[in-house]
Amino acid sequence: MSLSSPLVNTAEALADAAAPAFSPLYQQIKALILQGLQAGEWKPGEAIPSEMDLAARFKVSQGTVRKAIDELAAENLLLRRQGKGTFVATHSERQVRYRFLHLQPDEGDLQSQGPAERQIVFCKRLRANAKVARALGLPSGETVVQVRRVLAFHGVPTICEDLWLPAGPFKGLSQEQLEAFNGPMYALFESEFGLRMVRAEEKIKAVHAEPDVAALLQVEAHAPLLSVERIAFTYNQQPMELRRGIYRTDTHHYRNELS
Amino acid sequence: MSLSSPLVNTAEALADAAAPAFSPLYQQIKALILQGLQAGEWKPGEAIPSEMDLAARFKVSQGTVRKAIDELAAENLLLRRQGKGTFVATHSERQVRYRFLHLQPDEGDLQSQGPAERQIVFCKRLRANAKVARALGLPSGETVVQVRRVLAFHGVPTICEDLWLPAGPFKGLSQEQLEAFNGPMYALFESEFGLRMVRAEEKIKAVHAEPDVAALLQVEAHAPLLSVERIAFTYNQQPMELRRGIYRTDTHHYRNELS
DNA sequence: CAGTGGTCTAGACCACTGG
DNA sequence: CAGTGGTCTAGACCACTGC
Repeated sequence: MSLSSPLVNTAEALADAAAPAFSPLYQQIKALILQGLQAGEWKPGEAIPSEMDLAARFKVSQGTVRKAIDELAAENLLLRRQGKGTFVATHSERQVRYRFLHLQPDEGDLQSQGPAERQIVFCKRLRANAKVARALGLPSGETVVQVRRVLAFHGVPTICEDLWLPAGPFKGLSQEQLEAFNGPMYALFESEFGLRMVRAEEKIKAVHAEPDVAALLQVEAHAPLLSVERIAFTYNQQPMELRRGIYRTDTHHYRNELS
Repeated sequence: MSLSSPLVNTAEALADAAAPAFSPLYQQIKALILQGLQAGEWKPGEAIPSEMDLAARFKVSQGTVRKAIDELAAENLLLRRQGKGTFVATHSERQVRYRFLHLQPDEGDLQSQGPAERQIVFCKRLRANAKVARALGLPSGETVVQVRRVLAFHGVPTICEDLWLPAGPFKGLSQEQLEAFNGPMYALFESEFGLRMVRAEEKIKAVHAEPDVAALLQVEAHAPLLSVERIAFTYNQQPMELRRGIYRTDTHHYRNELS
């Protein structure tokens, strides 16, 4: 990464361009760091240069770098550790294992329970239908990977999920690989495909169990279930996964925090 | 508000006390501002003193006050407006009208549609059962107000909510008052009872419609519906409302943002 | 134009980590 | 002990608002 264009902030410089609005220096620094993250200059789990180093590199004060990093840390892209450094966030850490899974047992919490038992039902290539293509920003008919899996807690199947992934970036993804990997699926995406999910949107509905899913979750045919449709984004707001989860909520619930 | 105790930060001072850990100055300032908010020194919608004024009052630099206010603004307790001042957040603003309501039409969004049609089914006093008492942190059997209301969009009843409120803080709340008030219910709580909801936790499940609710929402007896159970907190993490909403999700969905 | 919040700097010192 | 992030200060200047 290099300074392709000088960092400017003066009224004269801004007046030259059309209407680039006012952009604080620290936002420009933030964008530069973001570029480094996208380009893979620093990999998930690794440390980025110290604030002093970055300040020297970008020719700004440490405080300006600090403010840029502050925002990236608030967005969970970076992780600050006092006395050690600033690290690229990753889904591999035990601590954030269930950051994207909001299902909780009605009593207790997921962390204290053992890890979920996972079973891959299938993993296959197919052509994206209109809905999947639109969600992933692909041309209709493009090849996608569809994965179906079931998660169980204490032997009780609780979640049935379908994932649709663009076949290009996920070249080589196989059922064996999914079954062999020990850890969060998003951690596998990071280590095997260099794809880090940074944000997601979920749409939740109450639905009736469809026959095949009802069988997998061992519930009666018309049981009420939670449908959780997720679009996950990688850097640059690029959609990289469509996921539809069906959750049993007789012993669990979807938690959410409002503020 | 006054400085009842001096702001300290030195190693010697900390060593004196038992084990108060290290508390940055700006956290102490934040706590002091929070006290002012709780005490009602500045009311929702009003401006708090300028950063310079607060810095002078607390005998710290403007930057320290700034960092304290930054965090309070990030928590949606304060609202900064450049060139104007810093204001106590309120639920009355058009902009945050649906901050706590995550239901969205599958096409379009709530903001662009007109306001919901509201109907109060009842508003009555009764004794809290164990569950309500626990949620509100009250002794079992304490008097609470229960409100039931139905929200409709374009004439279609979509939400049926039950609210349980501690009768003490909500002394005088009546069905007429609820029906007369034009605006978000939390705005009424602010203006009439001086109670501001700052945070909430929701637990979501898929359920079957119960007969009475099914009738209100005009759905068949066993339709799958979303159950949204909310505990809302005022300052100081004090629970002040238990709410159970039943949402139709045939044309709407519950949205959530993960990061 | 004065007053507000927002940005940027430079420097000092503190708390935490690991060799 | 050196190196990291975290806090605090003082001062300059910028952008926005409203009179």
